[in-house]
Amino acid sequence: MGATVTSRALAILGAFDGEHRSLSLTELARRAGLPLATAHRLVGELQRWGALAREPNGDYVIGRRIWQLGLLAPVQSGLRQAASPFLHDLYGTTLATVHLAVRDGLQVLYVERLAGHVSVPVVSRVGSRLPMHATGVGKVLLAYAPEEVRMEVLQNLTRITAYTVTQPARLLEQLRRVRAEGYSTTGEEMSLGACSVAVPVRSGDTVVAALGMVVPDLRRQLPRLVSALQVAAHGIGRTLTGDPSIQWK
Amino acid sequence: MGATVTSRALAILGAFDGEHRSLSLTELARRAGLPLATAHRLVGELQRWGALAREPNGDYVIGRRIWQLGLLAPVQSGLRQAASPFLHDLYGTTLATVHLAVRDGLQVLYVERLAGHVSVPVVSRVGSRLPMHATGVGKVLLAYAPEEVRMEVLQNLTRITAYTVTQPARLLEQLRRVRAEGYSTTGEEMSLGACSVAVPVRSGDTVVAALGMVVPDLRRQLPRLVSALQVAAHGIGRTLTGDPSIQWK
DNA sequence: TACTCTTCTTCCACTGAGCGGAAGGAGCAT
DNA sequence: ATGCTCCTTCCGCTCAGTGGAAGAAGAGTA
Repeated sequence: MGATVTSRALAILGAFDGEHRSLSLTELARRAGLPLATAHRLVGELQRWGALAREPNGDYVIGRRIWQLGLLAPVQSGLRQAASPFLHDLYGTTLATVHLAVRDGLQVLYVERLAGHVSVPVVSRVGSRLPMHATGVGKVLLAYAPEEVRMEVLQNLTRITAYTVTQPARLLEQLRRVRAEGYSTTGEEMSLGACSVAVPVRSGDTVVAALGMVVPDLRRQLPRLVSALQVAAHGIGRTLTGDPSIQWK
Repeated sequence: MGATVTSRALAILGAFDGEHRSLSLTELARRAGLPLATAHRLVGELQRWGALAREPNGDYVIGRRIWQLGLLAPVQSGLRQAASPFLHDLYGTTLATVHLAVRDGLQVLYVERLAGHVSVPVVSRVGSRLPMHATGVGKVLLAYAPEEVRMEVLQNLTRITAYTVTQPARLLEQLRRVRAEGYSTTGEEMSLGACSVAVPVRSGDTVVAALGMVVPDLRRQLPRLVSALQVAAHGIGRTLTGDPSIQWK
């Protein structure tokens, strides 16, 4: 066990996630896999610095300092800001839930989201991750990902709904079409009752993000949605070009 | 020098700020006050975990993982979300730059901001900190802060513009009036050409945040602005009550 | 009030993880 | 070639971090 001090401190931070926004010391220690006394000391240091804070009841939560740091991340400052006005336009003209996502390792990371009022079950949240093979934005990012990433994702196509694509050959064929046609679609592959379209966002000639939307049904309006998405994606891309702070991987 | 390993890792993260979003290893080491070799090793660990990332040119930036963690902070999840619709309303009716801020130690921390089109010099940014004695939201937060905080702030009233209040007695008198009248004002105390009004946001009977706006001139419309602010602040407070994730210090 | 169970905090002697000076690249300008 | 700056790796010494254990502080329960 190569347990460096830093990795332990990070393990503590890593114990927090969307379902665990506040944790008692004991839970924290257990989730981080650390002895109680060790966790106690590290947590104290993290708190003193402002990385963690305590709620009135004594539980620990992520502190303001981490929040401030997060605002400095390129994901936040570059991509999001460039995209924000286009997402609003897109939402204005289509009234659908709009998503901006990047690839992070083998998953899709949602960077921005505008939620629509239409009652479509949407699972994503800003800052959350989902598998690549079952989402519109995921398929786009996968289509343009390095070969090795694509191969690794294909190894493990977990079924989520009855419509999730789990056969590597079929997914590969779909990805080929994404590259050929410039957009991807899904039909209830992540959650029943939700379909999606997505297009790549390019900075120069690299795909840096994917822009997508979720709607109850695609059939009727697909061409309209695709072109609206492409206009927005192109706009974002133009804003980004020249801003070197958006990196791919 | 009590240099724990964790504090060194945190010093590295702390080297980033609004003016230094990307740093070379050498700069990072210097700003964190660490020997190069030490910084190198720590930075490597932080990067492996996702707390830092490298730009194409090799410089380090805050990583996605920190950004994700930041989204879990109570500042972000509770207060901001509760306030968001009210801030938009407020902006819609007044067209002024609107601010939501909390106290963090002896400073004001800006949690949310809607920038107006009016040409008023505004120094705040989301995630940035400013001194309490020279801003509208700061005076509100100071007025309702624990006695000891108030005393410590009074020790050190740095002059920023010619209009900054630097006499403890005068500021104390102003704070008394804030508590009596329920709002604070500033006139070019932080930057010339900018005035501000602010009101407290209460959850139950504790003041958890301050809501303010910046305008070129206050005279004419003060009562209208104050009442708009109070309506919004009240709305935010009502949304917050029952959400225990907003703590006061 | 006394007992029990859980969670948090403090202590301290042992030891191996982290330290950092120094040497070795890598890149670039002159 | 030479000098410069910045990045990466190495390795033996040592002191910071470790974690078991004991004590404190609550919160039920009887």
